[in-house]
Amino acid sequence: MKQPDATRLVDVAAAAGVSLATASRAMTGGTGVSDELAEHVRAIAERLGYVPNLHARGLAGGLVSSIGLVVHEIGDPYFAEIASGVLHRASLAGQSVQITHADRDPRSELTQVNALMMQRVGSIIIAGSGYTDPALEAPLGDALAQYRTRGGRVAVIGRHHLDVDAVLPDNHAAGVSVATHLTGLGHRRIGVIAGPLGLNTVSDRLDGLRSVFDSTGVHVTVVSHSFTREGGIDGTNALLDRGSPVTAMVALNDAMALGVLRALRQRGMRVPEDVSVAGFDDIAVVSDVAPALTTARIPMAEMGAQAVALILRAEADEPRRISMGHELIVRASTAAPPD
Amino acid sequence: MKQPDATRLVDVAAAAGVSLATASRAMTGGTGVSDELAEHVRAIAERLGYVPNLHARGLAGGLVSSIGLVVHEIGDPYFAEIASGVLHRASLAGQSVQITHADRDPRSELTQVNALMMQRVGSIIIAGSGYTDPALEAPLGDALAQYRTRGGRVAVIGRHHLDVDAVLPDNHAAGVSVATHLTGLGHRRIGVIAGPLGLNTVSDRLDGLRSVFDSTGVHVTVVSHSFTREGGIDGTNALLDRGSPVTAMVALNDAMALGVLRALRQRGMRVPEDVSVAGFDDIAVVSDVAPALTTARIPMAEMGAQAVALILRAEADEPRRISMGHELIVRASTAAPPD
DNA sequence: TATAGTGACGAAAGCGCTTACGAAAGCGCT
DNA sequence: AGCGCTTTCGTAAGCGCTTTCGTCACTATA
Repeated sequence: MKQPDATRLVDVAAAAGVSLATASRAMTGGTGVSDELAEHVRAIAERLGYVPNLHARGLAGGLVSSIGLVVHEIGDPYFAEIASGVLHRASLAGQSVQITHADRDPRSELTQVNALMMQRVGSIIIAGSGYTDPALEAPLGDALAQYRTRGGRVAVIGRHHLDVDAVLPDNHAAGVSVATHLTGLGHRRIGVIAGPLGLNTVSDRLDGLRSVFDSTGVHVTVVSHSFTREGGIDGTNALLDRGSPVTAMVALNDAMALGVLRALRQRGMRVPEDVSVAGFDDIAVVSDVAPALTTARIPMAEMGAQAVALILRAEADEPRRISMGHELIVRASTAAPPD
Repeated sequence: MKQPDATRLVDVAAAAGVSLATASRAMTGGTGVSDELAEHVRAIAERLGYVPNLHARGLAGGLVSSIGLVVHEIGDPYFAEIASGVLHRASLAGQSVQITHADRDPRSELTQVNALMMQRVGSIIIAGSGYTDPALEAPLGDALAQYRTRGGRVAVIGRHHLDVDAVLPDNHAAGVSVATHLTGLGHRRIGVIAGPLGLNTVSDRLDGLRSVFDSTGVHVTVVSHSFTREGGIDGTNALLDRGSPVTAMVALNDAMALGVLRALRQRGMRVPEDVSVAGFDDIAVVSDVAPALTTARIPMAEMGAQAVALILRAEADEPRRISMGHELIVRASTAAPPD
């Protein structure tokens, strides 16, 4: 674990005939150096192949300018796209990104945040739905508040109850769009395959759906399973085994919708002839499945980029929140109900 | 950028009534402390909510125990799954992972590796195909060699020409499997949609295919496009516009295969009735598309996990290479040729 | 000409930790 | 009791950088 060679800043300083302090100021673009001298030092550094030691910088300077990103599960396309957006935007700004994942375990988020804090990253972005119950958000909120007092920047994607910068998809409106589409087609008996009920994302989308269904006299049945393809399969089977006759099913995310399609196919039911299916998110693949999925598109990558933008903005004044729009993408999986 | 409070190791030492050195040894699990004293110190640290400062550790100790992962593009399911494998295995070992991406630009890999080295990460994993031409691998090889002399650990996924730990999918064998499957079905005119020809992954898979095709008297046409869904679409159109009549098409990865299916559909050609389609990788979604894709499964997540295992192994002796198997998954997209 | 004010720079004090190195204490042995 | 050995712990020297603080021209004001 040794680094035999490695030119240090003092080497650069010596070679440039200036003091260590001046070299440091020149490299960090600080004030107190004449422009020409700074330029000279930088040239020398370049020639010597000087690479700053981030640890030393972090130790001396406090937090270091890099971004820690906590995602639920990078294997999930939804989060992978968010991460992609973060990475792109961050690399534009020359910030490195450290990704950790909570493995779909909300409690693990706190652990990850602590780990990030211990690494003294300058910013933390948390991507993932929060709890509906504010009380459950409290521990994370406390940790983040403490972190902010130390100068850390924080942004969350998709959770409201934290008093920090946030970028929020309009899940309620997306729910309304999907529901309106379905009722407009004539569906009156609809099954909803939901994710874990305690999550914001789930309850917001569900509320959006319900606000339309209730006022249209739709008979809706809700089952809750894990927010995955398997959850979609299980949910579909549970719903149908219960004997609830539905003409349409909406899964609260596309991963589940994929499961729904699969389960329906296995049961010999045709989509959309026998039953329509709709989802949320518009992850990359749903346009290629058969039938192509109708879904409410959420701009995942853009949300990631916006989170970085929030963090990078000069002043850490009042927490700001950005609301993202959605777009209903109608494809082949939805049609008028049979008979 | 200040951290007002933050309990330091000396605080822990004081509270435990030991010296700073002893406290350090107790926390890092080093030798030279009695087990009971170490346990005592750790208890105090826990109670005080002590969080080690990674920068200080890195500065004092040289490299820090975390993993830097360079991927071509996390948006790509292939790399996302590899990353997922790395993350899982690393979190088991308590190592944090820093992900950077090369944005599909091989030259950018070197940049990323340099950035990682500047952060003094203890290990670097590079996921992505290398160049067929060893000369093009040289710069990266040099940087990595230097890094290793400083005590850094390196593993690459899917590239042979570097003298470091490597986990390699058996692309050649996978090519043979796919080709054998197709010729066994009776296909004699086959189109291949390849990715960039200079890449290992591409040439290995292509060689595997060719070794079978050549000995079976198959008439094969190869076109090369980008390794993406769009590349698959363009490749298919190019191939078909050229007027080469084929009864089967194999895309050198699933992303391209998805594009092939799409392009074929747009041209009104049925799969597999008019033309069979096969891919490589078995990314999560290809079992849900229509028709479900026949593909040579590569264990992406497992490869990521293995790379971490290589890096974590105690002794950094001779570079080791692990070869991963593949599995031909026959689904609905391949069938006997028409007439 | 004397005095305060300004900007550019250098000297040196840490940031929190790991790790030689040395001191002290316990052990078995002669 | 005295010897050398091992084990346990403390002292202190940095790791490479940022940043206060002070110094030293030099310019502006009276």
